[in-house]
Amino acid sequence: MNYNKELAKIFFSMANYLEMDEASFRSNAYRKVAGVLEMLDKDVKDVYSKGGLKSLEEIEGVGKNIALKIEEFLKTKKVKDFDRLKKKVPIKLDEIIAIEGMGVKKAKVLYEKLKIKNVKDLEKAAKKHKIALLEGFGEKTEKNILEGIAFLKRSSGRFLLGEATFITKDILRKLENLKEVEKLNVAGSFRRRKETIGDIDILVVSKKPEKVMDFFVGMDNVAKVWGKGSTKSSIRTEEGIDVDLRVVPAKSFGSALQYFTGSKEHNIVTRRIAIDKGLKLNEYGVFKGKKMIAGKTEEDVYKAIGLNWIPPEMRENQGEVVKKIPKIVELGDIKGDLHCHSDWDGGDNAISVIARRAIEKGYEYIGISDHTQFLKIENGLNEKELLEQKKEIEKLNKKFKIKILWGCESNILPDGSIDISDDVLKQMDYVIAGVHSSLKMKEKEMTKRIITAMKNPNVDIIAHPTGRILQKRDEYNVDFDEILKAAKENNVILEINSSPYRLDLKDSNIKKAKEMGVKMIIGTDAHHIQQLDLMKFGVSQARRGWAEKKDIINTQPLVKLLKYFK
DNA sequence: GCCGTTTTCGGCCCGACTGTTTTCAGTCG
Repeated sequence: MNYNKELAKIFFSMANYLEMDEASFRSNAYRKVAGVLEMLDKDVKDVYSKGGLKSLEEIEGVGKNIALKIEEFLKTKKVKDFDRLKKKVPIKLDEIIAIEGMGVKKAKVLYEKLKIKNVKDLEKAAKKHKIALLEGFGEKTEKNILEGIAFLKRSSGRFLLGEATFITKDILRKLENLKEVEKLNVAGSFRRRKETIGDIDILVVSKKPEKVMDFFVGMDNVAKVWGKGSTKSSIRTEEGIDVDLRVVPAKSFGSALQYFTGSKEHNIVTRRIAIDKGLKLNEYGVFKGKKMIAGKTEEDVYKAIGLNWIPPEMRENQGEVVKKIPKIVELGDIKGDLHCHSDWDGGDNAISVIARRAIEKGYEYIGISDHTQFLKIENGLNEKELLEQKKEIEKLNKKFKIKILWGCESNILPDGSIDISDDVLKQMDYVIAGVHSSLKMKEKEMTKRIITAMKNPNVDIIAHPTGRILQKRDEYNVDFDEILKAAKENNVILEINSSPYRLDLKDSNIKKAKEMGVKMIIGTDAHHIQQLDLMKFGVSQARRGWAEKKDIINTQPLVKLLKYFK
């Protein structure tokens, strides 16, 4: 069990129940500690077993009381106070407040007046027009509830960053071409490059806001207009994603961008820093009394409160405002891609085509890493075919001015062995190994399986190390700390897979790997030359994990790169 | 319920919008 996650869920929920009775500061304390636990890079179970209650209290936001509740949960898998709260108001609160516009106060009233316990009850009552009759509610609220439920049914409510990218780029391009738009930037979780995003926030500066808004709500892919004003308009696109457009004053563009980029937690901390310095920070600027002292650019805003500008990917209140922040890796640092599939294993393009595209991208090297024989469904290559491929690559290397490396994406079999003989593996420039079968193993076995593969002297890189597929498949059951240790001991590189469906390693694991001194590589897993462009997703993921150029080996020139391979 | 080079008590981020009211509570970001 992931105790951090389970406890975070319980404390979030407790915060919501407590908020019903206006115990807001207490509620906020629970909410805060839930957020801390969710992001914590240590296991509370380990913290407790090493230092007991005292150590738990060293965790931010954990005091005597909450430490006791953590202890209780570790021992009994229960938190009695939570059960008591649920018993008092026996409703599916989390489910109800997931609906846009519904909060705990409304949920409480609906339970007390109409005995509404879950979304099903809520939908029924709304359809019978029982809700509009209640004091404090009305026709509009009832309609919004039904629409909110319909939306939740249609989607999980969040979109993958990769899915949202095309739509966002399209809208930005359209707005950019509008002569009334002076300045323009995307904000929100999209700008922070979170793996999933809730909606898209766009800020513009314009002297003619009405014209911009008219254009915005009239775009050809608008399915629904939520609202249109002179400072803010909201639409839903045909793809089902909500987009907010805000017009802000030029002198406040930087502070608005800072504010709407978030994250919420980052903003809370930056605002507190402002207060400590006798200043006030909001979306309009930084103020000393009534006097505005910054706001035009983000750099000015951060400087005014005594901070250096912070890359958006790092704005998650993970220490970025208190620690000295490193210079994180950039897309321009990348010198090559070593996770590419050619038409040898059923990919779309010949090696020569891939090489040409890599040259266009300005790469110094490109690695071909086709699947190997165990993966029949992907046309995996056997030893004989790999050796033929070697000859082909040698030929092409004489023709092309880019270095083509000969690798493979081999399979880690359930016992940890590789599906290609060591004799062939050791001839290759590099070897990627990944788990592609028997995904449901127990944690101990899966961890042992991967570590066994890492100990193979021919294995250089572990592909998509935790195996997750976003919104579809959880990570394998694996002890990631053990994987890190083994990676360090055996000089094995962990991949950051750039596929927007994977983004594996995730940000927090990248941060851990970096702290352990484990090297990483960013690969696209491209099956088509267009997918070589996915590199930017892997890079932003690496940035969210604070990775520097030196942590990512495919930022290194060829000679240095080869030294990392065993 | 947590936290503390001003505090072990008295604070806890802040503004806008929505839908409901007729001055505001609830929700959101």
